[in-house]
Amino acid sequence: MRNEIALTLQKALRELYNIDWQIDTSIIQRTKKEFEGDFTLVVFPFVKQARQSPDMVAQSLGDYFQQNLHCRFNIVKGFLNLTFPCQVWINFLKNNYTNTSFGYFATGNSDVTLIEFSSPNTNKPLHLGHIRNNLLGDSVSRILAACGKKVIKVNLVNDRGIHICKSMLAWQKFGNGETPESTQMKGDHLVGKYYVEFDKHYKAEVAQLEAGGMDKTVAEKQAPLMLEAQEMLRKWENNDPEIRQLWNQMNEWVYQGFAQTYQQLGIAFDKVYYESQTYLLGKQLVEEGLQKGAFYRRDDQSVWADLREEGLDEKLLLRSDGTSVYMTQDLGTAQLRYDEFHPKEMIYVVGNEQNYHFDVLKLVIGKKLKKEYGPRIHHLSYGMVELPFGKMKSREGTVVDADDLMEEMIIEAQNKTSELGKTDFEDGKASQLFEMIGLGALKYFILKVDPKKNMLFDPEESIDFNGNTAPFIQYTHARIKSLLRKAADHQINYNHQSFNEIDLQKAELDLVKMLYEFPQIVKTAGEMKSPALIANYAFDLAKEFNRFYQETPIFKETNEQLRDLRLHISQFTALVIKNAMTLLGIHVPEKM
RNA sequence: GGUUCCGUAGCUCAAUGGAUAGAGCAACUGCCUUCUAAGCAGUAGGUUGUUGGUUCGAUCCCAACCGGAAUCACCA
Repeated sequence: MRNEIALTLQKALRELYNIDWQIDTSIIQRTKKEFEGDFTLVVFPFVKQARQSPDMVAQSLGDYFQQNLHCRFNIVKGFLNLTFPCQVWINFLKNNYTNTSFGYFATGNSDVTLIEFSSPNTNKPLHLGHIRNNLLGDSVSRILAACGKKVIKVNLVNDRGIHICKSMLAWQKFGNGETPESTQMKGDHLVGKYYVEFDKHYKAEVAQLEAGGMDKTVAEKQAPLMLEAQEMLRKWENNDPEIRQLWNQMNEWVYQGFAQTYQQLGIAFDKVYYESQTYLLGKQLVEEGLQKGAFYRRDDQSVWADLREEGLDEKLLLRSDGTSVYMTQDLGTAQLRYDEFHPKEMIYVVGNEQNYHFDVLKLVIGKKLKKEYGPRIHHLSYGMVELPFGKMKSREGTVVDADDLMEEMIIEAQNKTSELGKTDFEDGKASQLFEMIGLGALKYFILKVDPKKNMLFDPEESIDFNGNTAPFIQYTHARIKSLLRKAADHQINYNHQSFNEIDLQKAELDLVKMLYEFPQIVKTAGEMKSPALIANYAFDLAKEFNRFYQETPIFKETNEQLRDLRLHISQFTALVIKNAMTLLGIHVPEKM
C-alpha cells in the first residue's frame, strides 16, 4: 500500500507540477489516531516547487489520489490524510494472517554482514554489562537476518594477557588445588575468585611498601606479585610448558562456565576467535604500512600512525620491544575476517568507552592502509549499565553477576506466578515458563533502551513484570492463544475467507493498521541497528490488542463473520508478537 | 584542557524535521458470577538543561553556555 501511494505520488508530482521526486516511502506516515485517515502525507516539502499554498497542493494531490487509488481524503493544515476502503485492510489481513514469516525478508543472494559481540576476558565471569553486549549483538544479528542479510556471528575471546596471569598466579599461590569439581563452582566464577584474590594481596603489598616510604606509583610497579605476574606472562609468551598447561586448564574451566551462561542466555556463535591465536597477526600489516610510508618508526623502534590531520592524535601500533598492542591485533583480526568472509559490513558490538579506539581503527585501515574494508567497519557503540551508586567495578565487588541475575529473575517469575494463584501447568511446563518470563523480563528491560544511551539498573528494585515489560507482552500472547484454544473447543472454524461485506470498527482497524507496520519497523530497526524499535513496537501492539480485547467481546458476537474476523485479527496479532519477540531473543508462552 | 556522547513528567524510558511531546513505575478513582485483572478505563504530573540561529514547522539540525559520562596509555 505504501509503495502504491509513493508511486502514485511520484506520478502526481510529475504530472501536476513537473517535479521529479525520488521515491521515499518514509514520508508516508501512519495517520495519528486523533485524525481521520489511514496514511498521512506532509505536503510542505513540495509547496516551494509547486508554487502554490500548502492547502492547494494538498487538495490537488488529494484529488489525484482519489481518482487513481480510490481512497477518500481530508486536509488539515497542510497534512493530507488518505482513507482507504475497509476492504483494502481486510484483504491485507486475509493475505497475511497465517504467514509465519510476516515481517521477515527473504535472504536471496544478499550481502554478508559480520558481527562481533560478547568478546569476554577469561579472567572473570560475565556481568550485567556483558549481558547488554550479548543481548544487543544477538538481537541485532536476528534483526539483520530478518532484513535478508546473511549474518555471521563471531566472538573474539581475550584468552591471554596480564589479567589472566593474575588469576593464574593467585590460584597457584592461594588455591590449594581447588577445581570446579572440588568446590562445586562454575569454572568462570572460580577463576574470577582468584582474580579478586590477586587484587587483595596485591593491594596489601602496595600498602606495605608505601608504609615503608615508597612512592605509590613506584610501589604499584615494584610489588612482588605484579613482578611475578609479569614474569609469568613472559614465560607464557615463551611457551613455558608448565605455565601453558596451567593456562589451558584455567581457560578450559572458564569456557565451560561461559558455555552455560551463553546457553541460558540463548546465544551462539558461528565462529570463535581466540586472541592467543590472532594477536600476532597485525604485525604484518604494520610492516606493510611502514613500507607504504603510512606509518613511521621512532628512534626507540616503536611504530606509530600519525592521525593529526584527521583531527586525532598519534597512535602506537607496535611497542618498542616489537610486541603488539590492542590496535595491532585488531588490524590483524579485521584482515583475517575480511579475507575469510568478504563481508559488506563488519559490525563490532563494543561499549562506548572504546569509541576513540574504533575511530582510530577505521582511519588506520581505510585512510592509512587504504584497505577497501576500512569504511565497512561499523562500531555499534552502546552505553554503560550504571548502578545507583555508579559504575560496576569487579574489584570493589559492585558487579551484578550475570548468572546470579538470571537466576534471581527466574525465581522472581516463579514467585510472581504463584502469587497470582496460577498453578495449573502441565508437568515440566512450569519451569519452562518461569525461565521464559524471567529471562524475557531481563532481556526486554535491556533491549528496550536505545543502545547508545547509558542505562540505569537498580538491584534493589527488581525488574518489573507489569506495564512496559516482556511479561506483559508474553501475557498478551498467551491470552490470544487461550482465545484460539477456546475457538477450537467450540468447534469454531474461522479459517474461511468470506468477509466481503463487513466493516471494521475503529478498535479493529487500529489494530490491523498497526500490524501492517511491522515489516517497516523491522526494516528501520535493521537500518538503525536498534532492537529498541522492535521492543517498543511489540509493547504498543500488545497494548493496542488489550484495548481491543477488553472493549470487543468475541464469543458473544452474534454475527459469525464478524466473530471470525476478530479471531483472524487475534491470531495475526499473536503471530506478529511472536515474530517481534523472537527478534529480541525472547520466547512467548502458549499459556501463563 | 582537546575530542566524542548524553540532558524529555518525581523515577525508568519513547517520540526517521511534522499535527495537541507519549508510555510504564510510583500516587489517586473506577472495572473481575470470568473470551486469562501479569489486564482495561480515568485523574494528576512538562518552559524537552539555558540562550540564540536555520526552517512553513525544532525534543530532533547549527552555535555558545550550564550540567553529567566516556576517552585522550608502550592496558585491553
